[in-house]
Amino acid sequence: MPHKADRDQIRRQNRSIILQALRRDGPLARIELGQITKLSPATVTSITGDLLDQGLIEGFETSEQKEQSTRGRPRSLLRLTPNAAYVVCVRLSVQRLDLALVDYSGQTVAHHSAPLEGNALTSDTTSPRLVHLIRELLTMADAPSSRVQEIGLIAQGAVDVDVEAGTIIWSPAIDGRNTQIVEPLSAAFDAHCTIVNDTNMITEALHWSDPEKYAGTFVVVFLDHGMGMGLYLDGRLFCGANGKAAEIGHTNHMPDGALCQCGKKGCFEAYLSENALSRIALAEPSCDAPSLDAALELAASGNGPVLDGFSGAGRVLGFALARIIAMFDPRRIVLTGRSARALPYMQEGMRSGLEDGLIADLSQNHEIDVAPWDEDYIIRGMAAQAMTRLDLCYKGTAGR
Amino acid sequence: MPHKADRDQIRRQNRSIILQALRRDGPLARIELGQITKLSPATVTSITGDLLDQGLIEGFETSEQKEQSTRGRPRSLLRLTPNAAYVVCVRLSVQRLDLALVDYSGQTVAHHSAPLEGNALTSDTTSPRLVHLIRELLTMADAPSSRVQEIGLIAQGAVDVDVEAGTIIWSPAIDGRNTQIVEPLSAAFDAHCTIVNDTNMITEALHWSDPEKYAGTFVVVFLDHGMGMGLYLDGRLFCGANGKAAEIGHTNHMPDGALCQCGKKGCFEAYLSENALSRIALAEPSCDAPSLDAALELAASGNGPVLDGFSGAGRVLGFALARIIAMFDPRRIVLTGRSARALPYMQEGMRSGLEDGLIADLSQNHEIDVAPWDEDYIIRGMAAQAMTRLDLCYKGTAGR
DNA sequence: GGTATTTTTTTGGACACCAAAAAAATGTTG
DNA sequence: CAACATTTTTTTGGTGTCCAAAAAAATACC
Repeated sequence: MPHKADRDQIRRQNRSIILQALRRDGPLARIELGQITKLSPATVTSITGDLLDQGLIEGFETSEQKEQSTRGRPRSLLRLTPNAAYVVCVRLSVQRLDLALVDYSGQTVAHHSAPLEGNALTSDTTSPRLVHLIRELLTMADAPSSRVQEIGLIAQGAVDVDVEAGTIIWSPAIDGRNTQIVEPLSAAFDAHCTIVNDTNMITEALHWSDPEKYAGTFVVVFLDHGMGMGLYLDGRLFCGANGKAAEIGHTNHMPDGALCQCGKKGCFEAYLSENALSRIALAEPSCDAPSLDAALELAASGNGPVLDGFSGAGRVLGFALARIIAMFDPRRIVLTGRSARALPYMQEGMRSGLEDGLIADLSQNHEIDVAPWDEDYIIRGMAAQAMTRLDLCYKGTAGR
Repeated sequence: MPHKADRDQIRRQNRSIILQALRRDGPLARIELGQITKLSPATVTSITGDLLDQGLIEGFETSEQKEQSTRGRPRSLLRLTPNAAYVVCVRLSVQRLDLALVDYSGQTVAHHSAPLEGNALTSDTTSPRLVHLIRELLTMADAPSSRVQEIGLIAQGAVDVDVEAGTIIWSPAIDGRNTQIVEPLSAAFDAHCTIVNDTNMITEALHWSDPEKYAGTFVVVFLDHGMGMGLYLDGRLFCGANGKAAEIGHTNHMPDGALCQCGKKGCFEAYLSENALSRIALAEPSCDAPSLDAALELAASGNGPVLDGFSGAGRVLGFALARIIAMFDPRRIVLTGRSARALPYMQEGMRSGLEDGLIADLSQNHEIDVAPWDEDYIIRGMAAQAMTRLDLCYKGTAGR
């Protein structure tokens, strides 16, 4: 049974809609906000008045504005106050540590990126090091640390995470186990801190980048070192009861099949990880250093055995997509990630796998397409998600 | 971006909550409604006043009530007016046609059940026949046909349905193709008519029967003639972009595996349908008429080859469950259906399949349990879903 | 019959929405 | 340059919803 509704909910939701419109479509006049949100001008004035009082938005003037002026009272543009709040994105991958500071208007105002040398981090030093780096970032951007509202930690690579406890159980980048991370960061900045999943952030970013196209129910399949999946179901990100949904790489494709790095047999990743795809190059006996690039070059040159290898991998991918379509019935499946380059050579195999793995009844009403891969997707998705969470923190009018 | 919120939404939602409380917990006094819904007494009086005016609820008196009376103003109970609206459930399976008429209070007030003899229905006669049977049902229950608000059609068996067009493309029970069904029924009774999925209704019924236990994210696996699945994700039924999500029976377990009735190779159903389980009995050479009962009897008597057969089927089921857990990360998986009787003999195989198919990281935080199977689940689920839809039809106070 | 107790209704206030009127700020024109 | 036209923003007034508190209603107890 849903919860009872009250007045505050209305205001909170309408307020959030206005903030989102401003974040998405830049500076806007009140009349435009009214048109976008369908709220009456009176209501827009009332809500933006509150937001101005709270310092979350501010007036904004451009020179362009005056040039193309028409008769009538000129519009007064509003925008999000950039320094009203900040979101920190931390990405910890196997050999790199990236940080980005995103302001309330959605701009990245500072970032830091450095290679991680072996054993640079241990269980004890990780969180102090992150606190230090975040403080440096804040200094660079001249942002007071009290304004940090959200910290998102993206742990990439073969990482074992305990979302509940907020710890990294194991990561190749950290020497040691059970690294406390959420609690120390949260305490240092008095901010909401979460460990998030990279594929989920890509999914969120796609939705944010084009809410028309990436709407309703769609699935993202991420081919990189490993194989990941992100689920956007009925208009929202789906994470499962314990935040561990959308595992596909280590689900079984073939009982007693090829040995996977995880120790089990027949996982999809055993056929579709970057390593697995690289090994296709070995089909050409003269190949001495297998890599995905080597394999792609051989395929481009028309090497038969290598093309057969990609076709076989494509067939496995086809079975994976068939499974996804049957389970989720998405409007769209998006393939992306660094290994998506190999897809052109996998098309035919993919089709055969889809044909053999998918019941005819379901083989239409969905599109499969490839999104160009951009590393920044992850940070953009994280920021968008965190900002949306902020927008819903409504503190009545009593706080004035 | 979510839609703007307005005042009517508040009333609609609170009204709906009160109606649901009354439907779930029988006759209730206003003060009890206030406690359940957390609405103030004043608001409860206001909303129930509207509902009384509209005839959707009515006062109710019992003799019990007076016996255990205490000091103070006595409670005056309210209940849903049984004849305020009706929902019709039609279930068309291979050899039977069942109809049930459910009143606004959730009681089944009339039903009809008859075997379907061969070729009894054709594309042209199906909908007139259904209209006729529904009218008979209404006469039996002395219900005016204008009060029929929702008609739900459950097409069971190997049926091919076009939900968009509201037609049954093909069904073993109907002689002919592309049977128009939603439009004629909808027109005949001026009611909302939908084709629904049986497994989805079981899922809805489980949630309705115990909203505490079956809440949030859970998955129902239905073992019957075939194999079905129902998904309740983040507190609501998930149907996919085209209403065809949750297919599991005809997803691939083993590339180039056992031949399935659908014509493809290696579907789960090829190993787990009632037919497939029945054939386990053939492991005992003396068996002449294979059936699930025969197989279960042989298993009960400790027949080794038959027990091995069930163990093998259990292993396949284990792989299916591993896949479900990885994809959806549910809090609970519920196994039910007529073939659930065979589960005791499949336990060990199931465990081995889960172990080999599920990455260790995910092998906790979920419960797998068996729900007793009751045919009525389907109708109860349908009625609950339809009633909830009705509760949200709020027609302001202007209609008075 | 008066008092205590419990439930229900009424009253009055706060607040969010909207439509319509008013005000503000500019361009256009005679 | 003042009056008018136009567009945006704010204010006003009204409706509807919620709630807290007071009042009313209906019963049991003494």
